[in-house]
Amino acid sequence: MTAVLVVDDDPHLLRALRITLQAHGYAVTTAVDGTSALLAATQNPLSLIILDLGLPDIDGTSVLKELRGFSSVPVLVLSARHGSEDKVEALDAGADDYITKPFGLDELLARLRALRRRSVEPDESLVVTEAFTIDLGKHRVTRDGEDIRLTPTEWKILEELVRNPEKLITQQQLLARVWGPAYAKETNYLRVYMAQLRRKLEPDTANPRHLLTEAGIGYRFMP
Amino acid sequence: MTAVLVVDDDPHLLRALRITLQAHGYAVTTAVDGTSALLAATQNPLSLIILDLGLPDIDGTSVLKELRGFSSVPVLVLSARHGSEDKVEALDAGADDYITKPFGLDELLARLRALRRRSVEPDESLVVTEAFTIDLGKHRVTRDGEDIRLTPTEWKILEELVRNPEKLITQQQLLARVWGPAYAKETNYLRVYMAQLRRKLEPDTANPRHLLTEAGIGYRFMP
DNA sequence: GCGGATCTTGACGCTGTCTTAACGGGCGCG
DNA sequence: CGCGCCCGTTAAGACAGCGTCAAGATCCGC
Repeated sequence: MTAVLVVDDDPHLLRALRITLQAHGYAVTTAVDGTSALLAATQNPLSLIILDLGLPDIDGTSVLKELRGFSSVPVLVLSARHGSEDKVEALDAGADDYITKPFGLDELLARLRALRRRSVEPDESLVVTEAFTIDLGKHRVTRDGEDIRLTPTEWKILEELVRNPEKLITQQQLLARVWGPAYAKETNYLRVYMAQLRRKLEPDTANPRHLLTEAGIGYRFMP
Repeated sequence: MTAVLVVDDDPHLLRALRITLQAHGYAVTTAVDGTSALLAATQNPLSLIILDLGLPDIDGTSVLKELRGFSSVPVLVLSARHGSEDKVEALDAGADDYITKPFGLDELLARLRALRRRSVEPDESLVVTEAFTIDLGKHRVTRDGEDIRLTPTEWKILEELVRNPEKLITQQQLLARVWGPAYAKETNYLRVYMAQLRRKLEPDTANPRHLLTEAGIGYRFMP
């Protein structure tokens, strides 16, 4: 079964969504403001959240950001605003989809199915190399069953690279994602941390086989 | 979380029950007749069912009998009839409790708690380590057969960690789930409580083997 | 209303992490 | 051949985060 939380302050819309969703096999919980929505998200194991941006207490985007602090549930945002800045802001805050009112129920259901399909729990996302094993779900790196301890920053860099295997990640992308967009010039950080990562992960630091440098551009992870 | 299905054809009562139950932490699904009730019971993994006997389509007792053909979910029956034959018939058909209208919400909630306590969840397993044993179902921790007393907050934290063995739980996840989403900044709490848990559970507090810290990120339980 | 348990809050020292700067080597190019 | 660019490496000081403790506030049962 799919458990979905619907957050909206309009009781009519809430009721309509409840009935429609239940008829399609969803288990529905509801909330009418941001505070109770966050509370419900902590108490219930959810599969999906439908979030209206116009809430009486907290701004919807803020709700989204706070939610992302402790949960990675797929979120579909409802909004009356068509502007592209609004969409960008919501999606950057962690939304997975965005739909504007008024909308057709058929479209909503289709989008929910798509979200559900897309969110295959990355629980068994094990990345194995001959030198070490990375468990993205459990947040662990091991070699021969032994834990390899990584600092938070080391982990974030490794995660960025490993989630895009074989793909070249530019230095600016890495810096922006790990330290924030304001640090795009601090390529020094990358040199320091890539060296630390190689020392911990690569058997032969001088000849890295998995954490590769693309001179002048960025870095690349090879499984 | 406890998922409860409420079956009643009176929309007012349905609404009142939904609000009350949700306020007490239940996830509520509803149905207005016997057919959809049985459908909902097949599609949702339920912990409890509240069933009104006076339904528009099928007789409530028949719904109960059919339900018992494929499910052993605890059922609390609502009825307007006080006669003891009615009670006997419903209980014989598989009901676990019987309450007559009108009823107090306090009583209903108390009966639900009792039902919930009585129904043994099969997936509530025992987690055993060399130092202590955790019984998630019975809500108990023991060492060498001796009870270890935990405060409510200590238990909630331990439960969150133990239900995700080996997995890293971020401080924000823990704070949100134990204290509520508004407490995401109070990492102090975690420091205090992790220390208390270790003092009670870990033989060597200085070298914890099961309750591990991931500095700057969160905590992890190792069996 | 009282007493004990539980929760909140603030302060402290310590450890590990991050930031920063400097140096050396490989490589391409003029 | 020498120069500049970029990378890897190292080390040291600044800083943040953790464990610990204890005292005050609050809750709860009797």
